[in-house]
Amino acid sequence: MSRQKEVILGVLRAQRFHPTADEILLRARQRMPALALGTVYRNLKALCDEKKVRRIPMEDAPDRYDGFVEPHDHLVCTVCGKVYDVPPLQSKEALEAKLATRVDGYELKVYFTCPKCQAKN
Amino acid sequence: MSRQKEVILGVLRAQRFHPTADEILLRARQRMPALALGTVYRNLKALCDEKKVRRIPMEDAPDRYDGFVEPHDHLVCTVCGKVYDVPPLQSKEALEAKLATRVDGYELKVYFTCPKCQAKN
DNA sequence: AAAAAAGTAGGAATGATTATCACTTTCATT
DNA sequence: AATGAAAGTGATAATCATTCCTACTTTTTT
Repeated sequence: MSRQKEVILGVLRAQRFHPTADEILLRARQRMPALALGTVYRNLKALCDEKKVRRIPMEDAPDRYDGFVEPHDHLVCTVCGKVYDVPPLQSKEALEAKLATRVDGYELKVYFTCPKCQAKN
Repeated sequence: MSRQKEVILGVLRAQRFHPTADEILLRARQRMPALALGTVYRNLKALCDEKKVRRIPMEDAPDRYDGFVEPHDHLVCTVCGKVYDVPPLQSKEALEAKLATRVDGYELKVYFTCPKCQAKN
């Protein structure tokens, strides 16, 4: 594992958040100023392949990345875009039973308006 | 509703499938050769706002559009990308109960390998 | 029919992501 | 320690779905 990859993984594991590739670059550059955005993307993809990081594909915004890979789903604020973790809301087994097929996985995003954004109205 | 918009909606309602904007353009041009891709996107967005069409955001491919808007979820083949309809696997109410919050909606995609792609191995 | 509003075609622009490539770094082997 | 292969990097260019822009056309209103 290269130093760059370590730093990127370090950023993602430093706290429970869901940054974009750009935000990861910003933070990583505090420890490694020459780091390039392409390297961030390349290593994020590798880390996802190794199951050390999880990508959260966003519908109308840059994708987010998650350094915590135990099973959980995401609650997304439709106003500010912030992503919250929630316990798994589905199981592969339940889906396989309902659908009567083998299932490879699922992506569930629940949309809501977060308390902060609700308060602003 | 402009003639273009009608044609685009007609394409989506002609059969149960999940075409991309490009595929919609191709089909719509059989009836309206001068139709422009920008017009397709513009009207798809409008139709989605009017809840006459549903967008299916794809993670690593162009988005799909669905002319059938009664509640249902999607089963996506990880190999060929084909999208199948399935009955709703979640309900807003169940999610609200589990999460103890108001919920605006959800996006659930279940990934599998479709029979055709399985057969190819 | 004129004026205003809405919609369109076509092409340029945008922006996230990926590819490319010359240049390091790593590291096992002599 | 030198070497050579393999892997990784930084910088930049390319890609490609989608959106934006503008002059033009169609529709609606008065």
